[in-house]
Amino acid sequence: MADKEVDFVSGFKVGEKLYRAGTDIVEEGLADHHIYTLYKGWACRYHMMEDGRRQILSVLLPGDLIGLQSAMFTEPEHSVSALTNVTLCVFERNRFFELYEKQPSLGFDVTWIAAHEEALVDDNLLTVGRRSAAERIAYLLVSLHDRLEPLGLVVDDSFDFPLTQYHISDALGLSLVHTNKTLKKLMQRQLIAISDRRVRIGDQLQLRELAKYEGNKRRPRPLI
Amino acid sequence: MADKEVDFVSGFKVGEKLYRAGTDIVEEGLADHHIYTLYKGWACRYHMMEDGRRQILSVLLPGDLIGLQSAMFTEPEHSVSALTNVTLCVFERNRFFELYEKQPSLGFDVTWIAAHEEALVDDNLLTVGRRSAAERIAYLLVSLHDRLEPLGLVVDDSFDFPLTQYHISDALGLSLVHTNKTLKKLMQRQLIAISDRRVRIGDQLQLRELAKYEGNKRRPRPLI
DNA sequence: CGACGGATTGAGGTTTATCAACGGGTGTGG
DNA sequence: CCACACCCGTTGATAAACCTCAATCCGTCG
Repeated sequence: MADKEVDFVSGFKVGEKLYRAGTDIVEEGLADHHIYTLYKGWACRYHMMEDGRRQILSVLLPGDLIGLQSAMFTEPEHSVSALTNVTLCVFERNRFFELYEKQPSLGFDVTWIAAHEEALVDDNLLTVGRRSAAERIAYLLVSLHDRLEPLGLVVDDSFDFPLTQYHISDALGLSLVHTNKTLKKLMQRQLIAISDRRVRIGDQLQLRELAKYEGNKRRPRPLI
Repeated sequence: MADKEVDFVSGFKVGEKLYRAGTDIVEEGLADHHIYTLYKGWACRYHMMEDGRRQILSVLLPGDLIGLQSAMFTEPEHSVSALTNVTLCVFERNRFFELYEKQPSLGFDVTWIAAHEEALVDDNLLTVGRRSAAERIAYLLVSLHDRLEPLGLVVDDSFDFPLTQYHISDALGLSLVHTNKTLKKLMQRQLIAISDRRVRIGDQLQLRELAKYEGNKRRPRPLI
């Protein structure tokens, strides 16, 4: 990353912000004049229907951008919730437009990020639409594994896992009870072990095969 | 749109291209050096698993961009199939990067489009994850209605509808048989009528209510 | 005429959801 | 300190939604 770009991004940054686990960072329909970068912790984008049904759209990990949609539209169409205590880098939304003028290459990177986010949601849609319950869970864990690994957050096939079963079911379009029972079967088969907010993958190969995981598409990532 | 921008986009355009219904415009894994704009006709983005399961990720209508992901990544991670005969405007992918340098406002618009596309997929994910079969079908038709209307393609509550039941099931994560039976019930309830590759919505209010449709978020659209 | 894509239908089975209840841990107020 | 509420996980029973298999029908096209 060129110095000029680093300078620009730094000047762009307004500060940092903390949120506690369980609180909302972005609320659907509430205009927000900031854009965030998830510096530390986990979050998730979700949408809630009036009758209470909830769908988690994607899980956000360190390095991910929060609020791109709100930046482009007048108000966000989904909420973002902190899954753990979280620290964010805050940027001025209004100055976002400058970025395209003054640092076109960064503008390009932002588009790249948007396309990347969409690809993630595409994958989730495939999972929810066409995989069985066991496959969905396997897929979720494997894909998280592969996103966490380059961040150095996987040690010895295991990683922190702040999602409750309630979150898992809402991410995968399953009921809570069925999620629980399916999880249990996977644990009995020794494919995974979950305890204490931590996952250990017992058998990478089998789990990937079960998941029908295709994701070896490593994409070089622009830093912003 | 400023004249300069129009000029730029025009200079950028390489030509037009036709595809016949049923053919693939973009194939997953096959690098493509072009970006397209869907000028006329319908298409869909889809992903196919090795065992034949297919998920349609989104339906593309006139004005939509095709190949943004392939432009950002080295190869596309989904295919695009023409649902009708289709005419495309073709742009040079290599010159795509120029756009950010020379017309930053257009770069911004491209990001906007990417965010918009993602919002569409978000909606589909919610639908597939949390709506019942009947709700999914209702949602699909209502959302298509609202996307077609501003294009002037809705007349008297009815519009062309090139999707087969096979497509519907793959878009909604349902089996073909169940799709058929659910469709029939909706037709018997007079909520919709489908015949001859055309849909007529019999009762907008009831259909929207069934769909739990929330989408009155009209977004002003940049032209590119 | 036969082949094929698309729609349709019935039967039967599997997956997944819903309901209801319980257990363990944690925090909080009395 | 205890009682209570609450969150999270667990479990069994039952019901509903959805899937698969198998067949048929119709229209189009070669």
